[in-house]
Amino acid sequence: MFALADCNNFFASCERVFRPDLNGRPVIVLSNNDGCAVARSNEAKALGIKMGAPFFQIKSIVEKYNLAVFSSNFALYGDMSHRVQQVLSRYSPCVEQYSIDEAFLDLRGMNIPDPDAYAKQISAKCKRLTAIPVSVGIAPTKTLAKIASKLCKQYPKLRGGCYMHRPQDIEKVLRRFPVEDVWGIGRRSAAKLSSMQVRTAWEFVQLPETSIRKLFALPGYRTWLELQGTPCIEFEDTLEPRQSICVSRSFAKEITDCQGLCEQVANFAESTAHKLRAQKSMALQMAVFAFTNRFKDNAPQTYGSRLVVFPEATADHSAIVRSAVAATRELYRPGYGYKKAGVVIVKLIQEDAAVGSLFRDDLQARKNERISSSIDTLNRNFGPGTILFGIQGDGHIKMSREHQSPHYTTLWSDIPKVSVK
DNA sequence: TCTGGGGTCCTAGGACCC
DNA sequence: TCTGGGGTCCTAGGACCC
Repeated sequence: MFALADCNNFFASCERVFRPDLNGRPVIVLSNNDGCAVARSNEAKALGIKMGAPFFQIKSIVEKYNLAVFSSNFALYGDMSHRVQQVLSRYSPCVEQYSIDEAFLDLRGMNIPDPDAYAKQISAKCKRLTAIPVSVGIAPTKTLAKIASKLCKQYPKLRGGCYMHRPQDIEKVLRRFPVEDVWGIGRRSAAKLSSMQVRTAWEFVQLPETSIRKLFALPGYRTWLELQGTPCIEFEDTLEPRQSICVSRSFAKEITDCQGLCEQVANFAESTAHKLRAQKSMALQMAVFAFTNRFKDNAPQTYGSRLVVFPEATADHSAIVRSAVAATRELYRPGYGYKKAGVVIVKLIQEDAAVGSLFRDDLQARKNERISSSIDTLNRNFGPGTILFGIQGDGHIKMSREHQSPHYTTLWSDIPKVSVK
Protein backbone atom coordinates (compact mmCIF):
# COMPACT_ATOMS: atom_id res chain seq x y z
CA MET A 1 0.00 0.00 0.00
CA PHE A 2 0.99 3.58 -0.69
CA ALA A 3 -0.31 6.79 0.82
CA LEU A 4 -0.47 10.13 -0.89
CA ALA A 5 -0.67 13.21 1.32
CA ASP A 6 -1.78 16.26 -0.61
CA CYS A 7 -2.11 19.68 1.00
CA ASN A 8 -5.43 21.30 0.16
CA ASN A 9 -5.17 24.56 -1.80
CA PHE A 10 -1.66 24.71 -0.44
CA PHE A 11 -0.51 28.28 -1.07
CA ALA A 12 -3.89 29.70 -0.08
CA SER A 13 -3.86 27.56 3.07
CA CYS A 14 -0.37 28.80 3.99
CA GLU A 15 -1.52 32.40 3.79
CA ARG A 16 -4.52 31.62 5.96
CA VAL A 17 -2.43 30.06 8.70
CA PHE A 18 -1.19 33.54 9.58
CA ARG A 19 -4.41 35.30 8.65
CA PRO A 20 -7.15 33.34 10.36
CA ASP A 21 -9.45 36.27 9.73
CA LEU A 22 -9.55 35.05 6.14
CA ASN A 23 -11.23 31.75 6.97
CA GLY A 24 -14.47 31.61 5.04
CA ARG A 25 -13.40 34.41 2.72
CA PRO A 26 -12.25 33.53 -0.81
CA VAL A 27 -8.47 33.63 -1.16
CA ILE A 28 -6.27 33.43 -4.26
CA VAL A 29 -2.51 33.36 -4.64
CA LEU A 30 -0.92 34.75 -7.79
CA SER A 31 2.02 33.43 -9.79
CA ASN A 32 5.25 35.42 -9.98
CA ASN A 33 4.84 38.92 -11.35
CA ASP A 34 1.23 38.79 -10.11
CA GLY A 35 0.32 37.13 -13.42
CA CYS A 36 -2.14 34.28 -12.87
CA ALA A 37 -4.12 32.67 -10.07
CA VAL A 38 -2.17 29.54 -9.11
CA ALA A 39 -3.89 28.67 -5.85
CA ARG A 40 -7.50 29.14 -4.83
CA SER A 41 -9.36 28.49 -1.62
CA ASN A 42 -12.54 26.43 -1.94
CA GLU A 43 -14.58 29.64 -1.84
CA ALA A 44 -12.55 31.07 -4.73
CA LYS A 45 -12.99 27.84 -6.73
CA ALA A 46 -16.72 28.04 -6.11
CA LEU A 47 -16.73 31.51 -7.68
CA GLY A 48 -15.51 29.90 -10.89
CA ILE A 49 -11.91 31.12 -10.79
CA LYS A 50 -9.90 28.67 -12.85
CA MET A 51 -6.39 27.44 -12.21
CA GLY A 52 -4.02 29.70 -14.16
CA ALA A 53 -6.60 32.39 -14.84
CA PRO A 54 -4.84 35.69 -15.71
CA PHE A 55 -5.31 38.11 -12.85
CA PHE A 56 -6.40 41.02 -15.02
CA GLN A 57 -9.22 38.92 -16.44
CA ILE A 58 -10.69 38.08 -13.04
CA LYS A 59 -10.29 41.49 -11.42
CA SER A 60 -14.02 42.20 -11.57
CA ILE A 61 -14.79 39.00 -9.63
CA VAL A 62 -12.02 39.86 -7.18
CA GLU A 63 -13.60 43.21 -6.42
CA LYS A 64 -17.19 42.07 -6.48
CA TYR A 65 -16.70 39.23 -4.02
CA ASN A 66 -14.03 40.86 -1.87
CA LEU A 67 -11.36 38.24 -2.56
CA ALA A 68 -8.16 38.26 -0.54
CA VAL A 69 -5.30 38.38 -3.05
CA PHE A 70 -1.68 37.39 -2.39
CA SER A 71 1.49 37.56 -4.43
CA SER A 72 3.41 34.29 -4.21
CA ASN A 73 5.62 33.97 -1.14
CA PHE A 74 7.79 30.93 -1.69
CA ALA A 75 9.89 31.53 1.40
CA LEU A 76 6.71 30.92 3.40
CA TYR A 77 5.40 27.99 1.33
CA GLY A 78 8.74 26.20 1.33
CA ASP A 79 9.00 26.46 5.08
CA MET A 80 5.42 25.29 5.64
CA SER A 81 6.01 22.41 3.25
CA HIS A 82 8.98 21.37 5.33
CA ARG A 83 6.85 21.37 8.49
CA VAL A 84 4.24 19.11 6.90
CA GLN A 85 7.07 16.87 5.74
CA GLN A 86 8.30 16.56 9.32
CA VAL A 87 4.91 15.36 10.45
CA LEU A 88 4.57 12.87 7.60
CA SER A 89 7.93 11.33 8.38
CA ARG A 90 6.45 10.06 11.65
CA TYR A 91 4.11 7.82 9.70
CA SER A 92 6.50 5.98 7.39
CA PRO A 93 10.26 5.52 7.25
CA CYS A 94 10.07 6.08 3.48
CA VAL A 95 8.64 9.41 2.35
CA GLU A 96 8.93 10.68 -1.19
CA GLN A 97 8.48 14.42 -1.45
CA TYR A 98 6.77 14.59 -4.80
CA SER A 99 6.18 18.33 -4.99
CA ILE A 100 5.98 21.31 -2.67
CA ASP A 101 2.52 20.21 -1.53
CA GLU A 102 2.47 16.44 -2.01
CA ALA A 103 4.29 13.43 -0.63
CA PHE A 104 3.99 9.68 -1.07
CA LEU A 105 4.46 7.37 1.90
CA ASP A 106 5.59 3.81 1.35
CA LEU A 107 3.52 1.64 3.69
CA ARG A 108 4.72 -1.70 2.31
CA GLY A 109 5.77 -4.06 5.03
CA MET A 110 4.22 -1.98 7.77
CA ASN A 111 1.68 -3.46 10.11
CA ILE A 112 -1.29 -1.11 9.94
CA PRO A 113 -4.42 -2.74 11.32
CA ASP A 114 -6.79 0.00 10.17
CA PRO A 115 -5.43 1.94 7.17
CA ASP A 116 -8.52 4.12 6.94
CA ALA A 117 -8.03 5.31 10.51
CA TYR A 118 -4.32 5.72 9.77
CA ALA A 119 -5.08 8.04 6.84
CA LYS A 120 -7.43 10.13 8.96
CA GLN A 121 -4.90 10.24 11.77
CA ILE A 122 -2.15 11.53 9.48
CA SER A 123 -4.47 14.26 8.23
CA ALA A 124 -5.54 15.28 11.72
CA LYS A 125 -1.94 15.38 12.97
CA CYS A 126 -0.82 17.59 10.08
CA LYS A 127 -3.68 19.95 10.75
CA ARG A 128 -2.92 20.09 14.46
CA LEU A 129 0.83 20.60 14.15
CA THR A 130 1.02 22.79 11.05
CA ALA A 131 -2.51 24.18 10.61
CA ILE A 132 -2.45 23.00 6.99
CA PRO A 133 -5.38 20.85 5.82
CA VAL A 134 -4.06 17.67 4.18
CA SER A 135 -5.89 14.95 2.22
CA VAL A 136 -4.48 11.46 2.64
CA GLY A 137 -5.35 8.64 0.24
CA ILE A 138 -4.20 5.07 0.78
CA ALA A 139 -4.39 2.50 -2.03
CA PRO A 140 -2.44 -0.36 -3.66
CA THR A 141 -0.72 1.90 -6.22
CA LYS A 142 0.45 5.49 -6.36
CA THR A 143 -2.05 6.35 -9.08
CA LEU A 144 -4.95 4.96 -7.04
CA ALA A 145 -3.68 6.72 -3.91
CA LYS A 146 -3.84 10.00 -5.83
CA ILE A 147 -7.46 9.28 -6.65
CA ALA A 148 -8.24 8.33 -3.07
CA SER A 149 -6.81 11.62 -1.82
CA LYS A 150 -8.94 13.53 -4.33
CA LEU A 151 -12.00 11.81 -2.89
CA CYS A 152 -11.18 13.33 0.51
CA LYS A 153 -11.45 16.81 -0.98
CA GLN A 154 -14.74 15.93 -2.62
CA TYR A 155 -16.29 14.35 0.47
CA PRO A 156 -15.70 16.19 3.78
CA LYS A 157 -17.30 13.22 5.53
CA LEU A 158 -14.06 11.30 4.92
CA ARG A 159 -12.36 13.67 7.38
CA GLY A 160 -9.19 13.98 5.32
CA GLY A 161 -8.46 10.26 4.96
CA CYS A 162 -9.55 7.59 2.51
CA TYR A 163 -8.49 3.96 2.20
CA MET A 164 -9.42 2.43 -1.14
CA HIS A 165 -8.51 -1.20 -1.75
CA ARG A 166 -11.44 -3.58 -2.43
CA PRO A 167 -11.79 -4.20 -6.19
CA GLN A 168 -15.51 -3.50 -6.10
CA ASP A 169 -14.91 -0.15 -4.36
CA ILE A 170 -12.19 0.78 -6.82
CA GLU A 171 -14.47 -0.05 -9.73
CA LYS A 172 -17.23 2.09 -8.28
CA VAL A 173 -14.88 5.05 -7.93
CA LEU A 174 -13.27 4.64 -11.36
CA ARG A 175 -16.67 4.46 -13.06
CA ARG A 176 -17.33 8.03 -11.89
CA PHE A 177 -13.82 9.41 -12.12
CA PRO A 178 -13.13 11.63 -15.18
CA VAL A 179 -10.25 10.14 -17.14
CA GLU A 180 -8.63 13.56 -17.62
CA ASP A 181 -8.23 13.84 -13.83
CA VAL A 182 -6.15 10.68 -13.64
CA TRP A 183 -2.49 11.24 -12.74
CA GLY A 184 -0.49 10.78 -15.95
CA ILE A 185 -3.31 11.60 -18.36
CA GLY A 186 -2.58 15.07 -19.67
CA ARG A 187 -4.33 17.35 -22.12
CA ARG A 188 -3.18 15.53 -25.25
CA SER A 189 -4.11 12.06 -24.07
CA ALA A 190 -7.43 13.30 -22.72
CA ALA A 191 -8.31 14.75 -26.13
CA LYS A 192 -7.36 11.49 -27.81
CA LEU A 193 -9.50 9.54 -25.35
CA SER A 194 -12.39 11.92 -25.74
CA SER A 195 -12.41 11.31 -29.50
CA MET A 196 -12.61 7.60 -28.70
CA GLN A 197 -15.63 8.20 -26.43
CA VAL A 198 -13.57 7.27 -23.38
CA ARG A 199 -14.69 9.55 -20.56
CA THR A 200 -14.02 7.80 -17.27
CA ALA A 201 -11.07 6.07 -15.70
CA TRP A 202 -13.07 2.85 -15.83
CA GLU A 203 -13.60 3.11 -19.59
CA PHE A 204 -9.85 3.71 -19.96
CA VAL A 205 -9.10 0.55 -17.99
CA GLN A 206 -11.41 -1.43 -20.30
CA LEU A 207 -9.33 -0.59 -23.40
CA PRO A 208 -7.28 -3.53 -24.66
CA GLU A 209 -3.60 -3.65 -23.75
CA THR A 210 -2.45 -3.49 -27.38
CA SER A 211 -4.21 -0.21 -28.11
CA ILE A 212 -2.91 1.29 -24.87
CA ARG A 213 0.65 0.42 -25.84
CA LYS A 214 0.17 1.76 -29.34
CA LEU A 215 -1.67 4.99 -28.49
CA PHE A 216 -0.10 6.01 -25.19
CA ALA A 217 3.28 4.26 -25.17
CA LEU A 218 5.02 3.32 -21.95
CA PRO A 219 3.82 6.07 -19.58
CA GLY A 220 0.18 5.48 -20.54
CA TYR A 221 0.61 1.75 -20.18
CA ARG A 222 1.94 2.22 -16.66
CA THR A 223 -1.05 4.36 -15.72
CA TRP A 224 -3.35 1.69 -17.17
CA LEU A 225 -1.71 -1.00 -15.04
CA GLU A 226 -1.67 1.15 -11.92
CA LEU A 227 -5.39 1.82 -12.19
CA GLN A 228 -5.87 -1.94 -12.12
CA GLY A 229 -3.90 -2.26 -8.91
CA THR A 230 -0.53 -3.30 -10.35
CA PRO A 231 2.16 -0.97 -8.97
CA CYS A 232 4.69 -0.03 -11.63
CA ILE A 233 5.69 3.52 -10.80
CA GLU A 234 8.81 3.50 -8.69
CA PHE A 235 8.83 4.80 -5.16
CA GLU A 236 11.67 7.31 -5.04
CA ASP A 237 12.57 8.35 -1.53
CA THR A 238 16.20 9.09 -2.25
CA LEU A 239 16.74 12.66 -3.29
CA GLU A 240 18.63 12.62 -6.58
CA PRO A 241 20.47 15.78 -7.56
CA ARG A 242 18.73 17.76 -10.29
CA GLN A 243 19.85 17.24 -13.85
CA SER A 244 19.15 20.82 -14.81
CA ILE A 245 18.53 24.04 -12.93
CA CYS A 246 16.56 26.92 -14.40
CA VAL A 247 15.89 30.39 -13.01
CA SER A 248 13.73 32.67 -15.13
CA ARG A 249 11.24 35.45 -14.57
CA SER A 250 8.88 37.77 -16.35
CA PHE A 251 9.43 41.45 -15.67
CA ALA A 252 6.89 43.94 -14.43
CA LYS A 253 8.00 46.42 -17.10
CA GLU A 254 9.66 45.51 -20.35
CA ILE A 255 13.41 46.05 -20.34
CA THR A 256 14.85 47.87 -23.32
CA ASP A 257 18.46 48.59 -22.32
CA CYS A 258 21.29 46.08 -22.38
CA GLN A 259 22.60 47.01 -18.94
CA GLY A 260 19.16 46.52 -17.39
CA LEU A 261 18.81 43.10 -18.99
CA CYS A 262 22.32 42.11 -17.90
CA GLU A 263 21.50 43.03 -14.28
CA GLN A 264 18.47 40.77 -14.28
CA VAL A 265 20.28 37.87 -15.95
CA ALA A 266 23.15 38.26 -13.47
CA ASN A 267 20.65 37.76 -10.67
CA PHE A 268 19.25 34.63 -12.33
CA ALA A 269 22.77 33.30 -12.86
CA GLU A 270 23.73 33.91 -9.24
CA SER A 271 20.62 32.07 -8.19
CA THR A 272 21.38 29.04 -10.39
CA ALA A 273 24.93 28.98 -9.03
CA HIS A 274 23.56 28.98 -5.50
CA LYS A 275 21.21 26.07 -6.22
CA LEU A 276 23.94 24.22 -8.07
CA ARG A 277 26.30 24.47 -5.13
CA ALA A 278 23.59 23.53 -2.66
CA GLN A 279 23.29 20.13 -4.33
CA LYS A 280 27.08 19.79 -4.68
CA SER A 281 27.04 19.67 -8.47
CA MET A 282 29.02 21.37 -11.21
CA ALA A 283 27.77 22.49 -14.60
CA LEU A 284 29.27 21.84 -18.02
CA GLN A 285 26.88 24.02 -20.03
CA MET A 286 24.57 26.97 -19.58
CA ALA A 287 21.90 28.52 -21.77
CA VAL A 288 20.78 32.13 -21.45
CA PHE A 289 17.61 33.34 -23.10
CA ALA A 290 15.50 36.49 -23.31
CA PHE A 291 12.38 37.33 -25.25
CA THR A 292 9.73 39.97 -25.83
CA ASN A 293 6.07 40.00 -24.80
CA ARG A 294 4.38 37.31 -26.92
CA PHE A 295 0.94 38.66 -26.04
CA LYS A 296 1.65 42.00 -27.69
CA ASP A 297 0.62 41.54 -31.31
CA ASN A 298 1.55 45.03 -32.42
CA ALA A 299 5.09 45.09 -30.98
CA PRO A 300 8.20 43.68 -32.69
CA GLN A 301 9.05 40.25 -31.30
CA THR A 302 12.39 38.63 -30.72
CA TYR A 303 13.75 35.55 -29.00
CA GLY A 304 17.44 35.32 -28.29
CA SER A 305 19.42 32.53 -26.69
CA ARG A 306 23.07 31.60 -26.30
CA LEU A 307 24.67 28.37 -25.20
CA VAL A 308 27.81 28.64 -23.07
CA VAL A 309 30.08 25.59 -22.93
CA PHE A 310 32.37 25.88 -19.93
CA PRO A 311 35.99 24.85 -20.52
CA GLU A 312 35.61 22.56 -17.53
CA ALA A 313 32.83 21.77 -15.09
CA THR A 314 32.24 24.73 -12.80
CA ALA A 315 30.26 25.74 -9.73
CA ASP A 316 31.94 29.10 -9.43
CA HIS A 317 29.60 32.03 -8.86
CA SER A 318 31.77 34.52 -10.71
CA ALA A 319 32.39 32.25 -13.72
CA ILE A 320 28.68 31.56 -14.07
CA VAL A 321 27.61 35.17 -13.58
CA ARG A 322 30.31 36.52 -15.88
CA SER A 323 29.51 34.07 -18.70
CA ALA A 324 25.79 34.73 -18.36
CA VAL A 325 26.31 38.46 -18.68
CA ALA A 326 28.60 38.00 -21.70
CA ALA A 327 25.96 35.79 -23.33
CA THR A 328 23.30 38.42 -22.64
CA ARG A 329 25.39 41.12 -24.31
CA GLU A 330 25.64 38.86 -27.35
CA LEU A 331 21.97 38.05 -27.66
CA TYR A 332 20.69 41.53 -26.82
CA ARG A 333 19.20 43.48 -29.70
CA PRO A 334 18.36 47.16 -29.30
CA GLY A 335 14.86 48.33 -30.12
CA TYR A 336 13.01 45.51 -28.38
CA GLY A 337 11.16 45.38 -25.06
CA TYR A 338 12.30 42.26 -23.22
CA LYS A 339 9.55 40.76 -21.07
CA LYS A 340 11.19 37.63 -19.79
CA ALA A 341 14.66 36.14 -19.47
CA GLY A 342 16.31 33.21 -17.81
CA VAL A 343 19.35 31.06 -17.20
CA VAL A 344 19.42 27.26 -17.44
CA ILE A 345 22.40 25.18 -16.45
CA VAL A 346 22.56 21.69 -17.90
CA LYS A 347 24.90 18.72 -18.06
CA LEU A 348 25.41 18.67 -14.34
CA ILE A 349 27.87 16.34 -12.67
CA GLN A 350 28.56 15.70 -9.02
CA GLU A 351 31.51 17.74 -7.78
CA ASP A 352 33.47 14.66 -6.71
CA ALA A 353 33.25 13.34 -10.27
CA ALA A 354 34.69 16.47 -11.85
CA VAL A 355 37.76 16.08 -14.02
CA GLY A 356 40.09 19.06 -14.11
CA SER A 357 41.52 20.46 -17.29
CA LEU A 358 45.16 19.78 -18.07
CA PHE A 359 45.69 23.49 -18.43
CA ARG A 360 43.76 24.74 -15.45
CA ASP A 361 45.25 27.30 -13.13
CA ASP A 362 44.93 25.48 -9.83
CA LEU A 363 45.90 28.43 -7.69
CA GLN A 364 43.29 30.68 -9.30
CA ALA A 365 40.69 27.90 -9.12
CA ARG A 366 41.26 27.53 -5.39
CA LYS A 367 40.94 31.26 -4.88
CA ASN A 368 37.70 31.35 -6.82
CA GLU A 369 36.35 28.45 -4.81
CA ARG A 370 37.10 30.30 -1.59
CA ILE A 371 35.29 33.38 -2.85
CA SER A 372 32.31 31.29 -3.91
CA SER A 373 32.04 29.47 -0.62
CA SER A 374 32.32 32.78 1.24
CA ILE A 375 29.41 34.12 -0.78
CA ASP A 376 27.44 31.01 0.16
CA THR A 377 28.24 31.41 3.83
CA LEU A 378 27.37 35.10 3.98
CA ASN A 379 24.08 34.67 2.19
CA ARG A 380 23.19 31.64 4.25
CA ASN A 381 23.97 33.27 7.59
CA PHE A 382 22.65 36.77 6.94
CA GLY A 383 19.96 36.17 4.36
CA PRO A 384 19.77 35.93 0.58
CA GLY A 385 21.27 38.93 -1.24
CA THR A 386 23.55 39.95 1.63
CA ILE A 387 26.50 40.00 -0.75
CA LEU A 388 26.12 40.67 -4.46
CA PHE A 389 28.18 41.08 -7.61
CA GLY A 390 28.21 44.68 -8.84
CA ILE A 391 26.48 43.67 -12.07
CA GLN A 392 23.49 42.42 -10.06
CA GLY A 393 22.44 46.01 -9.35
CA ASP A 394 20.39 46.12 -6.18
CA GLY A 395 19.89 42.36 -6.35
CA HIS A 396 16.19 42.61 -6.96
CA ILE A 397 14.35 41.09 -9.86
CA LYS A 398 12.03 43.63 -11.41
CA MET A 399 8.78 41.82 -10.70
CA SER A 400 5.35 42.97 -9.62
CA ARG A 401 4.53 41.69 -6.15
CA GLU A 402 1.90 44.03 -4.94
CA HIS A 403 0.17 41.71 -2.53
CA GLN A 404 2.98 39.93 -0.76
CA SER A 405 2.55 38.73 2.80
CA PRO A 406 5.46 38.86 5.28
CA HIS A 407 8.00 36.05 5.48
CA TYR A 408 6.35 35.06 8.75
CA THR A 409 8.48 31.99 9.41
CA THR A 410 11.75 32.92 7.70
CA LEU A 411 12.46 36.53 8.66
CA TRP A 412 16.04 37.77 8.18
CA SER A 413 17.36 40.53 10.38
CA ASP A 414 17.70 43.87 8.67
CA ILE A 415 21.39 43.80 7.84
CA PRO A 416 22.66 46.39 5.35
CA LYS A 417 23.50 44.95 1.94
CA VAL A 418 27.07 44.97 0.62
CA SER A 419 28.07 45.19 -3.02
CA VAL A 420 31.44 44.08 -4.42
CA LYS A 421 32.95 44.64 -7.84
C1' DT B 1 -2.33 48.17 -19.02
C1' DC B 2 -2.26 43.30 -17.02
C1' DT B 3 -1.11 36.43 -19.32
C1' DG B 4 4.07 31.84 -14.08
C1' DG B 5 8.03 28.87 -13.23
C1' DG B 6 10.59 24.63 -12.79
C1' DG B 7 11.17 20.05 -13.51
C1' DT B 8 11.19 14.72 -15.49
C1' DC B 9 10.77 10.92 -18.70
C1' DC B 10 10.18 8.84 -23.22
C1' DT B 11 10.73 8.31 -28.19
C1' DA B 12 12.27 8.70 -32.81
C1' DG B 13 15.77 9.63 -35.72
C1' DG B 14 20.44 10.79 -36.90
C1' DA B 15 25.37 10.06 -36.43
C1' DC B 16 28.60 7.09 -35.59
C1' DC B 17 31.03 2.65 -34.52
C1' DC B 18 32.86 -2.12 -36.05
C1' DT C 1 16.83 -6.59 -59.83
C1' DC C 2 20.32 -6.98 -56.52
C1' DT C 3 23.12 -2.57 -51.96
C1' DG C 4 24.83 -6.16 -44.25
C1' DG C 5 23.84 -6.28 -39.57
C1' DG C 6 24.15 -4.98 -35.39
C1' DG C 7 25.14 -1.86 -31.79
C1' DT C 8 25.58 2.84 -28.90
C1' DC C 9 25.12 7.61 -28.02
C1' DC C 10 23.12 12.01 -28.54
C1' DT C 11 19.51 15.33 -29.46
C1' DA C 12 15.17 17.55 -30.12
C1' DG C 13 10.63 17.50 -29.32
C1' DG C 14 6.56 15.86 -27.07
C1' DA C 15 3.99 14.86 -23.04
C1' DC C 16 3.44 15.04 -18.52
C1' DC C 17 3.69 16.74 -13.53
C1' DC C 18 3.08 20.40 -9.71
